[in-house]
Amino acid sequence: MVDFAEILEEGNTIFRDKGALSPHYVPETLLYRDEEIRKIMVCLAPALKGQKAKNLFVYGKTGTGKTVSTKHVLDKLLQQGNPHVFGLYMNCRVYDSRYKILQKTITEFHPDIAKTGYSFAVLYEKFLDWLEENGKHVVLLLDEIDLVKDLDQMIYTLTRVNDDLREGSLTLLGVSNKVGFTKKLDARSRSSLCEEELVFQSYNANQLSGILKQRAEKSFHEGTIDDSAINVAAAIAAADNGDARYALMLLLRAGELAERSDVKKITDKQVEESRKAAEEDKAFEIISSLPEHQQLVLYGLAKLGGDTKYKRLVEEGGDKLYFSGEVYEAYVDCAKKLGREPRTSRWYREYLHELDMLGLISTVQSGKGIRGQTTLIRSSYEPARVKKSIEKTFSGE
DNA sequence: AATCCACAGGAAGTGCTGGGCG
DNA sequence: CGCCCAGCACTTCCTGTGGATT
Repeated sequence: MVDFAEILEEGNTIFRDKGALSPHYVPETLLYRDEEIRKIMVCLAPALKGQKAKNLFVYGKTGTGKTVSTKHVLDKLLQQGNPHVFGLYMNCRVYDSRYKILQKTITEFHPDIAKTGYSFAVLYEKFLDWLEENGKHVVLLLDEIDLVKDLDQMIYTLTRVNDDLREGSLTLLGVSNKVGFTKKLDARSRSSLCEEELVFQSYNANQLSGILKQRAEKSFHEGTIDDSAINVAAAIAAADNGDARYALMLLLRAGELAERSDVKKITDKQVEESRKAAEEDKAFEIISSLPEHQQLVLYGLAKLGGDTKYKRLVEEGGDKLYFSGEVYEAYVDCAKKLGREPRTSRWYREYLHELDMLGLISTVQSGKGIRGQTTLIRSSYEPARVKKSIEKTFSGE
């Protein structure tokens, strides 16, 4: 007997379940966040005793487990099966105003009064009535709370709910990765929202590798990934902000790379390659958002790479270093061909600086062996691909 | 030693835009 | 509503630099 599982397995030698590498995946045990989870639980626990839970504001950089941990605690709270306790997760990217938040909340718990068209005040009253009946305790988990447009008002009205109630309560659990954003809040809103605060520190390399191992067990078939590959991914991500999401993405891409090139095992090599690919993606994104003339400078440089009529260049370890003047000429050429007025060389030098700062090119001052004082320029990324990506942005308009 | 080269990069000027203010 | 001014994006002009060439 054949079943779908087998069909799906065919040609799928690496992955068992890609989903476990997704940033949205919630593992059953959360590693290294016991303290934080405990603190969140302490804040929410009063709801189970029929009291108002504490408002809590959670912040930390991306990929530190804020969302996953808060969601986890909220789920656990609801699992207690207390009929008076309610909870709801919302991403404020979607629900970005106090009206949308309130409406979503009511739709969730009390669909029959949730018709659109009610004014905020009416909704508010209905919500109060519903809360008060049997003394319900509601926890709203507001992810990316900094994206709410009328945040001050939202916090003000939703915390005031508790003053208008004889029974029941509403608690806000805000999550954000913008560490300083509460400074912009009204002092009153801030103290309401930040009744309790919790900071999620970045993961270190060891913790990241622990998390990766946990996920790798789920997502890869046995023996398809090297321990050292995991450690490399963890080290790369740790050096770059300690973002667990980034680390997971590296593993995912490494797996896909291995699959595509028909390798049976993911090693350091694939991880390293996927880091490179991720870096390039980022670079090309930067390139496409660059001002026109900076793109043209890059384009000129890239074109020299495929051109054989250049007069002067230096080779070093397989890389070609071009004279500044030469690149300028190429830039002027390209600009003219595309019907753009080329800038003067003075301004071109400023462009070079910026491109250097962005890491898209690298420059060295000429020294011995070269007459005169000039800058030698090297493209940081493969000229052919730079060329392609710029052509794309130019044909796009 | 004097001169040339191939630029680097500072200073000052220009033309446009957009915001604030009476 | 007109006016002024700041700021930006650039140009023009100019002096400086370090090695090669003569």
